[in-house]
Amino acid sequence: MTYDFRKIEEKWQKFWAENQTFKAENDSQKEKFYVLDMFPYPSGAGLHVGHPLGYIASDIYARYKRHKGFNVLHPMGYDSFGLPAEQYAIQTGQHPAITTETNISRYREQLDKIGFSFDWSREVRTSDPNYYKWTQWIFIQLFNSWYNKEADKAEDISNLIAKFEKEGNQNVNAVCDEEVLDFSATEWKAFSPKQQQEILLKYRLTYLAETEVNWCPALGTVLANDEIVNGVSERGGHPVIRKKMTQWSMRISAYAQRLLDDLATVDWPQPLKDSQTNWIGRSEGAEVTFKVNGHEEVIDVFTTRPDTIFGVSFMTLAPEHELVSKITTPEQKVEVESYIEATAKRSERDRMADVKTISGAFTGAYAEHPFSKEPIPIWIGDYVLAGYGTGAVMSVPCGDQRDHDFAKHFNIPIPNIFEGVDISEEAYADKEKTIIANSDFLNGLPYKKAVKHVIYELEKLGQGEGKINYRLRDAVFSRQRYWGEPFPVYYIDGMPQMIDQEHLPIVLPEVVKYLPTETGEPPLGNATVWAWDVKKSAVVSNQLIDHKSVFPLELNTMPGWAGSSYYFNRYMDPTNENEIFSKGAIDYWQDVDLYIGGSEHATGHLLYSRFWQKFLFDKGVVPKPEFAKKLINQGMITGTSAFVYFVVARFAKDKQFYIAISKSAWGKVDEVIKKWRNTPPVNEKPFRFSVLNRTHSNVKYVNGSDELDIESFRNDVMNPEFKDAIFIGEKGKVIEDNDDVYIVGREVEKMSKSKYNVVSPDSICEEYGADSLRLYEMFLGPLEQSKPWNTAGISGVYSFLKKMWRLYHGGVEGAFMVTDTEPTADNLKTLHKTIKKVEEDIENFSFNTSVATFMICVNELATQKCNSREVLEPLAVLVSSYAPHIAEELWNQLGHTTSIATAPFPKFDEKYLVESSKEYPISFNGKMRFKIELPVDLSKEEIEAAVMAHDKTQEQLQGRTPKKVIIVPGKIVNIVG
RNA sequence: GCUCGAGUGGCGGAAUUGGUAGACGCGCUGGAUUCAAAAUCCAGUUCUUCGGAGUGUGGGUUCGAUUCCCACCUCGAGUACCA
Repeated sequence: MTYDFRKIEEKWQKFWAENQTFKAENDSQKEKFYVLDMFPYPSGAGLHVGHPLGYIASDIYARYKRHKGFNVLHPMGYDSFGLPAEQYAIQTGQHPAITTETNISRYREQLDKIGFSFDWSREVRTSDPNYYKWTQWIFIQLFNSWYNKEADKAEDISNLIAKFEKEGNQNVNAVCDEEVLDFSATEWKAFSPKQQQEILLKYRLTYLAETEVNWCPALGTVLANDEIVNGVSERGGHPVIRKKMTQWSMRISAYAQRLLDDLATVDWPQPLKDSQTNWIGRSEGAEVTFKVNGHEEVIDVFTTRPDTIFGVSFMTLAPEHELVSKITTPEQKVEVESYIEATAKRSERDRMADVKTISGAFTGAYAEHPFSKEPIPIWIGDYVLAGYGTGAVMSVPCGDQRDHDFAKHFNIPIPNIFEGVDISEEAYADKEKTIIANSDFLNGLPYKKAVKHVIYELEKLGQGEGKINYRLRDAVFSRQRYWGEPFPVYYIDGMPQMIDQEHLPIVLPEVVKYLPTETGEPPLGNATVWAWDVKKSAVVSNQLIDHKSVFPLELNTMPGWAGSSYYFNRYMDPTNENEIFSKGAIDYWQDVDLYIGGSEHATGHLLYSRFWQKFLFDKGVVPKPEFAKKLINQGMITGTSAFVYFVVARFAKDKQFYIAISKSAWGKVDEVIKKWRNTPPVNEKPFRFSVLNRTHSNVKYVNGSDELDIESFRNDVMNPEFKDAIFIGEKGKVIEDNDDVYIVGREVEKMSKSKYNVVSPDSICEEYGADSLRLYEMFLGPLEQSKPWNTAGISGVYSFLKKMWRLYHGGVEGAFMVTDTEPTADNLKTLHKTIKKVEEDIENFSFNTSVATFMICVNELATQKCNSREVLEPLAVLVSSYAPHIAEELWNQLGHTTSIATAPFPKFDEKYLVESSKEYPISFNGKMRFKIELPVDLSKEEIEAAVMAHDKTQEQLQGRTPKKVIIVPGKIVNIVG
């Protein structure tokens, strides 16, 4: 009986599916463990070997935890709304739901072949109405909530209304829009219902507001900040411009501080925490109010260096600042307006690419220094960003390099307010060593004291206060797309109304085309049945809209991150129709214990999910403020591209001929050309040769020794020019009848179709089996590191599996043979050191080293000719997390009728590892020179005596007397001198 | 520019608290088996002037450093006028 992986894998995959082996129960007495993979988007391209890396690691961990007696939740589903299916729909007219369905089937097929222990009964899809019902539900909860800073949590909007009715808004400490005016209880009651709604929108956690958004004309939609990379769209790389639009937004800024603080409570990778910290961008400082000479209006600035207030020599406003037009003097009007026009034309990308050019314009207006009362010129400059802080800065050229550059460029004075510092060439930004000078009451103070003092003085004047600013902006939540969750929102008199929860889901309507309408409305504007009848509580035809009982529905859809921000909770009770999940389910499963996925989600998915989790926590829906205790970012698997090097011989009459040159001859191209010129293998003489060039070869034509399968390469339709090419082999001669080999060049590159280095898991499963694939992916290196894929190496783990199979099949003609003979001491030692190492490795997520441990174990047991059940049975369990199919088969042959999945993990016993002697490494000055075998129970003195008496010691010393002998019993002997 | 992370044979990588550097595998070399090939098995495989040297470079701490400290170099990832 040989190791027939195809038969075995098919058999057990079928068994697991039929027996629902990995179904997790919500009412188990066992302790829970929740292992989660990041939600995949089912793309049409299918999986390459890089994709399942994290899934394999999490699967090993999930299977291990089952062996350890846990009730494991290990689900999988699809983030199935998204742009590619919609773009395809625009091009072909095929409904995105169909494209999505096809892609999911393909995806599922690929996943199934790898033998994952997913509980497929819990599968969710974000585009399924039964799922997005709850996405809409959460949206409504957010709409009906406001953020109470006093309690530091989200509360129901009814609380806020009650407060307004009782005492107006003066004493309300909420996170809300900037421009909310104060009103009393009487005034509140006097407002019209519409006015009241407008005010409440400024407090709600999701709100409708005209905001400046990132508009991507090519995609026809707005994008969130994290969807823009280097000033262009993340998907497609299209330009993005700033535009004012009425959009739904999420008040994530309310949670900025908590999102920052709670990072300390989760076991996530430091780089990921760093990038979230960075993205939230907390800075401490002060807001200072400057009066403007001759105007009612004031300019608020945010600064982290209020201690440098006496160094202010000008102010700079963002060109978009609303005060610019009001304060600009008639004389400066032309200059300022032309500057604003010029900056508005520059795209985000231009502005980012070109940060060195200094530009600006003087408004002609002056502000008044809060203390010295001196006039300060007010400039505008595009180095000040409208979206950060107040969009205005107090410019301190001696302490800030950008202000310094600006001042120098426009010949603005640069007063020095630092003791003993030269600021003629560049600004001095060091905080710690700063002593303030030329600053009235701040003279002689160090940074920290000066900050405290100046804030105190500003507060006394009523012109400033200490403030904490965040870079994190509220997240735009509307997308002008078709393939996303519809909002459960209709409009009465322009004011948004929520549809009652009991009528959810509001199902995405059918449209005839997926593009924006001719009037520029989002694709849902094409829907003909898209109006809300409040009497019938149903979606009805647009023709019935009368603004009395039938109203228009929202035309935007939700962004990609809506459905993925809570899916980990929905898995706990995915088919519940009455609740997002039952109390019992969430109380049992609580949160994710291990989350594995890519680092590209650092500032998108992982920040939004934390935000929604905290909101649901505030509302008492979930019991934990963080959804994932531990998170691991798996590294990327890169491809190992193969290159064929060649020169082109050109003839008259536009004819040319390709000559491929093997690796050893790259340096000798001239010789090749010379030889070829003199004795061309074709009838004509070439007149010109190209330089040495190279082209990608498909990696499947290259074997483990980097030899090219020339015939296959010749016949590949991708490179017809090589059809009749000649190949010069390693010996420097033209290859004929396989008398030589052609060696390709290799280079590590990103795995991509265009580089012909994509390897699919299916082809690996077909050739070596899923168990080999799983082992090899782990064997490549540490999970978190990026590493290159090279299929050639897989033969190592494949022969390991065959060897392991033979260990259980030592009978006649490979018949199964495991005996009940007593294991030897060596057998047990091998087994127990393997148990110890594998357990430690899995706990440390060091999966690569346990594969090596398995190999050592099987090699040793094979040498020992071990076929004892007492050893081979626990070995099958050890291996089963990594290579589950072969383990199940062996387990079955060992006589078990139930799955190995819940077999207890073997127990490690120290006693089998106890040795009676130790082979001591003997070092001289720290360098190991030889080893001697000594009993372990020798004292230091006895060891020293034995070592010094040894011939080799004397040989090394050559008559010298050692200065010192270091002895660490059980470890090492080091002789110094 | 800033912030992180990483540099070990031909290649992927190992060395868990400072204690035998190069485990395990690929590739390579030689051999066995075979009519032959595949498969399998055995031996060797960091460099070396055979004294030794050696974990990116230079220094330091230590009896002893891939591991700790300082400076530098290279590569990778993230971020970018954040006041």
